[in-house]
Amino acid sequence: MTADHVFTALASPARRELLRLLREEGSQPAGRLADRFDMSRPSVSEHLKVLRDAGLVAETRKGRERHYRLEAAPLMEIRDWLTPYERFWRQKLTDLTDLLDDLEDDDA
Amino acid sequence: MTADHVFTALASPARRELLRLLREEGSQPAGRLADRFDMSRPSVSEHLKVLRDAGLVAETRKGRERHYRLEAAPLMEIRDWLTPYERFWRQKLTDLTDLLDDLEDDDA
DNA sequence: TTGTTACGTAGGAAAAAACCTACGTATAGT
DNA sequence: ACTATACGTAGGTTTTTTCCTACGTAACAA
Repeated sequence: MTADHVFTALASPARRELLRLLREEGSQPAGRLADRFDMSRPSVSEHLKVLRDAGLVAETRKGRERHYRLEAAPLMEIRDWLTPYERFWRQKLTDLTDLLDDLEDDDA
Repeated sequence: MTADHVFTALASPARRELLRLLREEGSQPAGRLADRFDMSRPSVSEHLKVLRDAGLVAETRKGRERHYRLEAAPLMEIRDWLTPYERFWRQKLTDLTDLLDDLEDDDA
């Protein structure tokens, strides 16, 4: 739910893979997701819990199945967090452009 | 250096705080950064190592000091990683807009 | 109702992360 | 040359994370 939870959730490759599967293949029951991993089903279930706590997935019960769907909204926080850093990598490009311009001026 | 390293580095609040300090206050020697933390200096040094391995900071030796500076470039990978998810939170907004449009049509 | 399927949770082992206090090394100042 | 400062690294402890197997529960199927 907090940005901290989201960063923590994204730190695991398995959890990022879960998000990718839900994004590319749509909502799925927990078991079908678990089949894709070289890992026990309960372990995948725990990863889903971490994602749930971060608000990145939500479940809908359909009979005995639990369908998980992607909830991308919390990722906006990550995006917002990145924003003030954009200036810095852009600056690098600007510096490079300026350098090239200077070289061009020398030629002229 | 890999995206995995970057995600891992960002998972720690202490390391995100280090990045923030470098961003807002500019390059600083390791000791001055460490002073800002309620943590031993060597522990901060280890966090800096994780950031270094992720390519998020770089050091320049100045006498006996080591000045750390922010290297924002690897954050672009995070940004790129987020891109395919944008569609999903935008969809939510679109759904809401459509719903409102429908209500409007009913009125008309 | 009895068995089967789809799950989450408990409890615990193993691995990784986070922290500490020494300690070593290089530079700067006297 | 001697002392102080600014760091990183070693080695070890504690905490957290990650994974497992075993078990409990609810829903469906016969």
